[in-house]
Amino acid sequence: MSGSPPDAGAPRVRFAPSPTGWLHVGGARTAYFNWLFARRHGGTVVLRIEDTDVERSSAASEQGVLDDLAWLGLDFDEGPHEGGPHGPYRQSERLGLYREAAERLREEAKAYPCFCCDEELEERRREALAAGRPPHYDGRCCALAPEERAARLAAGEPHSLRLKVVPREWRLDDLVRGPVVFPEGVVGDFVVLRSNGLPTYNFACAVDDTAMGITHVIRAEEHLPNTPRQLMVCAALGRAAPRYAHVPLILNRDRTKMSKREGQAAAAVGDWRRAGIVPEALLSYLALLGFHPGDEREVLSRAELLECFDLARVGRSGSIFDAGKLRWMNAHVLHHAGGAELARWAGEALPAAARALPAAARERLLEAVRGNLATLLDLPGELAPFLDERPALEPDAAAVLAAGDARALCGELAAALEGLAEWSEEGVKSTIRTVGARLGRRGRELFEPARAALTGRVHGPELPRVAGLIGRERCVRRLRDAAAGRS
RNA sequence: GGCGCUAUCGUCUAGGGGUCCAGGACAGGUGGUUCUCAGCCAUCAGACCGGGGUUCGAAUCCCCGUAGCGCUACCA
Repeated sequence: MSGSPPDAGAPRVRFAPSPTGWLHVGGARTAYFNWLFARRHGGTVVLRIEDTDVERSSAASEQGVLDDLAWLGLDFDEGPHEGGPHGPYRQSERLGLYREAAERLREEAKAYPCFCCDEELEERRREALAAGRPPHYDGRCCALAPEERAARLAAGEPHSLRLKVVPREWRLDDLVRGPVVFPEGVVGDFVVLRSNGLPTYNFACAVDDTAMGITHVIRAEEHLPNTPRQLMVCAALGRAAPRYAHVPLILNRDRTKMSKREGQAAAAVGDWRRAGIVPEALLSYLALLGFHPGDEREVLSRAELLECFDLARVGRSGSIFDAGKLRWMNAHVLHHAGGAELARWAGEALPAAARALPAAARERLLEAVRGNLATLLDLPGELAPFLDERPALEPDAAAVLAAGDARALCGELAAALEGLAEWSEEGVKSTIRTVGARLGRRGRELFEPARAALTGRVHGPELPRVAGLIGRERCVRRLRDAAAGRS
């Protein structure tokens, strides 16, 4: 089948966020693709925290990222909190491993200490650029005489460690983009261990991916140009490189990379969470931004995605994040959700009075109003007519009640409803009709005042249903209040 | 500058040589919806970056441009 992993055996994938901010929607999609791929093929999902940038990393940020992932419902088999046989899962706790690997490269003369300082490097870079040469490291510390190198090392001179790049072309068979070739000579000797002893991204990443037995690296396209460096590290270490799948970027409206540093609006998963978007909708939107199921379904649940996700059906071009479509999808998901699900998503945002209801009643109520929800934020307002003793009268509704003999109609309705033999949606409906017929009103001029009196609003679920939910006693009281001009 | 990636309606996309005067969805227009709507239904408008090839035939394959983006750090 086309969805099977290209290699035999259960895949091991990883999601490797750096805890330097909040979880980005692009990161969420990457995490989801990894998760879908592994779960679909009976594989393992590893969470690895890439916190080698001590300046920008923070525990609070890590927690924030973890919270967002949990909110999305993406779980991991191995990670800092899950544990596992390849730990630790924070790069800051794996420093010994990197030093060990670096030391071996140095012993095998595949890497060498570099004593050049930032200023010199920067100056030479500029010169090279100005002269039209590639701004690569010129390799001067590689050419140092063994005695000089030993002496400077012995003197404790600060230095980084650079990988000696083997002159050859590097190619990879990317799972979403196909074969990609990097010609010889486009990367210079690069730093693997910084002078502060911490590994660089490309080094730590390659060391960890191989040490953790990762079989498939699914990540954003921005990492594609880094891949040859990681391939070089794997080769120098004598370890087999994983397979790679570079998924396209999520873009701003101006087609630049949706960045968390530019402070672009709503690039954070948390922003959408706070905006009342449900995880199921965000995940579906994100997955379909780049992945196509092969048929014309436009919203896919996690279960449906699990059945059809295939890296071969991930597109190759970047896509603009369309908040409008996300909102549409959110509304769609909300309109089709069950009451229990809605209650779970709403959580603390659900009004206390609704939470206090018996589960069955709460679910019936939520299912009655779901058609009017665009986001979870609409919940309190939509629920108010059913939960509050005297729901506030909105201006539109007040105008309806003030017009013509709307109040008289309310009085008639109150009397008729009070005497209704059996309180049911059907009974309410026919009673309203009967009263309407007697007064020569139907359609909107009949239902609108009733709705205004009953809910204080001019929109909402079908009126008989509303009445059923509100109950006879409150219906009659609200109609009487309206008739008497008390509401 | 170098290297890489990408290129179909405003946006997300389908399409992989003829079935495509290009299909679906969001947004937009219009109409409808034995009570309302942000709901639902119907309907309209809207695109193959350009130029060369290959071919009986190209949105689809090849080449060259162009444009956008990404990377080119002792950030990730």
